Amino acid sequence: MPELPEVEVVRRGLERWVGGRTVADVEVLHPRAVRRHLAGADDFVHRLKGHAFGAPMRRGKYLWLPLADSGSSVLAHLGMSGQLLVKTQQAPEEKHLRIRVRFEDAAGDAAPGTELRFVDQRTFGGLSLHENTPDGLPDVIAHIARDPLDPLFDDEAFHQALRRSRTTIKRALLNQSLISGVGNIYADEALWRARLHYERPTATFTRPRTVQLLGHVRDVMNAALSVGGTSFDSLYVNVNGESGYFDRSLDAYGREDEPCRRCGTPMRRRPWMNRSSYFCPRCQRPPRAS
DNA sequence: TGGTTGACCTGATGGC
DNA sequence: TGCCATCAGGTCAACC
Repeated sequence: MPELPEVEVVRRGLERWVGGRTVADVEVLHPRAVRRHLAGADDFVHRLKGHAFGAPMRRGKYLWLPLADSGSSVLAHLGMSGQLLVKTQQAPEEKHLRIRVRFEDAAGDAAPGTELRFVDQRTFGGLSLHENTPDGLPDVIAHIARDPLDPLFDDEAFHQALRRSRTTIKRALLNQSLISGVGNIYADEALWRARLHYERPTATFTRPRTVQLLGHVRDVMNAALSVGGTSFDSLYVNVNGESGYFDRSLDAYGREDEPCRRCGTPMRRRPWMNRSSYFCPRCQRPPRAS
């Protein structure tokens, strides 16, 4: 599932193949793939035509392409199964192709004759168009916190937010207004590395504990990024349709009944918030009931 | 106001 | 072989 490392891999691909190119035409094949656009898909198409894409940007799991000379951006969220692919115009259509963007070819294009495709099996993701804030951020994601790989992420502010909250640590890690980019997979991986149970109350966190956890979050994300992200199936791929390899390095997620790589105890899976949490019952002791 | 829950969505899988 | 239930999970509106 696309979390921060996977989205960053896609952003880098877009930077290489799409940045600087001018939109010739847009085809919306599934109206739901255009999000939050009250004027409809036709208006979305009209507003993109003739504009050049600037350098792609990312915050957490969101990425956006600024539209030159417009003060607005095309915002993309991949949801659970979204893909942004750069394909030749002759390439066969994907079964779940939702939006196609064609470009005006120009001298210097890295990949003339190619187009950008948004493919999404479950249609949890989509593209949308928004005005930029003075910081250059699409206005609808102004509430999204910086992600832990952002040099301006404030560790101390995050620690204070944990101390103030009456919640548990995995909920906090998935709260995109506290820290962005972390999803179910990397939350479980970071908590396993930090030997923390997912139900531990955030109000009990000491500053060293928070710093240690953030270090593990960053380590696991950087490790995933270095091998192209995590792919369990064909649902996550980079812009060239290639899978990442980090699933082979996962220590917690998806390892129910397999031995913990630290102590050998069988890993457990517990239903949690309509999803699953994977943990080692020995290394990650549940908090004492208060 | 902050925390929690369920709907959205479709393909894969397993049980009968 | 076909039908049905279940599962996967990020976001956000609605609810408490």
